[in-house]
Amino acid sequence: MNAMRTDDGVTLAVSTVIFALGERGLRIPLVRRIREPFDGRWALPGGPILVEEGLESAARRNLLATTGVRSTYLEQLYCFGDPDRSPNERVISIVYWALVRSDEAALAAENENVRWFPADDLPELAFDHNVIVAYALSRLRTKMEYSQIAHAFLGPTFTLAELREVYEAVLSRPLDPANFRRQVEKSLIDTGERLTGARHRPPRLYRYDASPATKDEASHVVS
Amino acid sequence: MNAMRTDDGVTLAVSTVIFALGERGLRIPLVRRIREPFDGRWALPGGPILVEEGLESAARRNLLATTGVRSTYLEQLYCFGDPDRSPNERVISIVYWALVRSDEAALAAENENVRWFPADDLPELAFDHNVIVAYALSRLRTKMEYSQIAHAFLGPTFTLAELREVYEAVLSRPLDPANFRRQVEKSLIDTGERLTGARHRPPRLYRYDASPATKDEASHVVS
DNA sequence: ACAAAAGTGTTGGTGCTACACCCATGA
DNA sequence: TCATGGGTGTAGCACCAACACTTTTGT
Repeated sequence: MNAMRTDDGVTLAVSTVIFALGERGLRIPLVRRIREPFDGRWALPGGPILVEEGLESAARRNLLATTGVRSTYLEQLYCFGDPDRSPNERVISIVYWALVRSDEAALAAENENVRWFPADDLPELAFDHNVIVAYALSRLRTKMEYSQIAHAFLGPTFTLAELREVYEAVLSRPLDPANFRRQVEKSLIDTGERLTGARHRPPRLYRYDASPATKDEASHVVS
Repeated sequence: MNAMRTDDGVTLAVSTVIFALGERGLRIPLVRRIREPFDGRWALPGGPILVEEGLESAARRNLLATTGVRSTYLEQLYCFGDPDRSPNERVISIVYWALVRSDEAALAAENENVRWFPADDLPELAFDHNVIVAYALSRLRTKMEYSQIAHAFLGPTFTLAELREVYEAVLSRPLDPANFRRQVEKSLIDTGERLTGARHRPPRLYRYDASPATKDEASHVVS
């Protein structure tokens, strides 16, 4: 939570909750703090806002530094500014959340100071970061149900089973394959290709339909 | 947009989009700027964040100063921090939105520097405030459809027609009274009383059911 | 042939829209 | 008794969950 300090002792920072989908469910990278307060504790990746830099750009720097990923889904979550959320100083954090593909995120880049944790089983984090992650999780799950963000966890083409597994992992409940197909099929484009190799009927490969009709909202184009 | 300046020339402020419902639809109070930049232009009410004050508290101060209203629905909208949104300085604004009852809001308190405008017909505002209001409007309309915020425009008891008129004004389309009743009736409590005086069958008076089952979300309890 | 997953069909329920209709009051 | 909104009933349609069933591959 290194960041600029203001005249009045107010510190401003950007933090980012980064979600990836591994074999064992949703995972989040955290960084170890190397100074007080909360020295040694795990915390959300974050940093200062540079003077000529947008808030989202700052979040993208976090993302790149932590995962090596440059471009993915990124959205502002909330601005946390409770006077008591950090001891001995006033910190206001603008928090973003991001979705990355696990193959893109350099999971191997784990080290002493960066580690990936299961999203629903975190240690006690620095500051109010447990609350922040819980909020990000609820937003992810809510948004999953009415938008197309699941695609951000997948490559350019994917099978319906892969897409369904994303939903099942995030919502942590099984979905009926037949009904799931009918729900999402109209917002997908059939590439014509199939994924062969498995010992069953080869599934079609789809890609996301980015046409305006099916497009996400969240486009008030600001910040 | 008077606010604290940071070491690096970054200014931090809270602004608030305040909605009231008058006879002629949704209205928003704006304040006239009395210095550069945008001297003379209308802008959202806003101000600095005091050192020992939460963000929401700062927004409540805006609200109180502009409308005289102390307690109502208030929620964070977004944090706007584009580097170019203000000329010659970097301003980061945490924006809240509020709903007030028109009878509570001291509409009479209009003066040279505070005036109420129709929400869908604003003049050209200072900074990016037109964009901010548009975003607040879309959030209000969206949230109207899945939550109970409409009650914030009404007193403790109200008829179904009054509640429906709120929806119609905000969504700016007529709603079927019969179907509207069935939609909202289960989340209301019949007070047993009726509103007499009109020259037709006296309608029941309801009040909002604040029980957990029907309660709003948005309760991640943060600031 | 068989296992496994892809993909289709069908049925019952639920909720919403449109609209017809009756009810209670003041003038 | 009439105008006005309050309030109820209902038919049609869309959507969705559940689940039976058929199809196509690799082994």
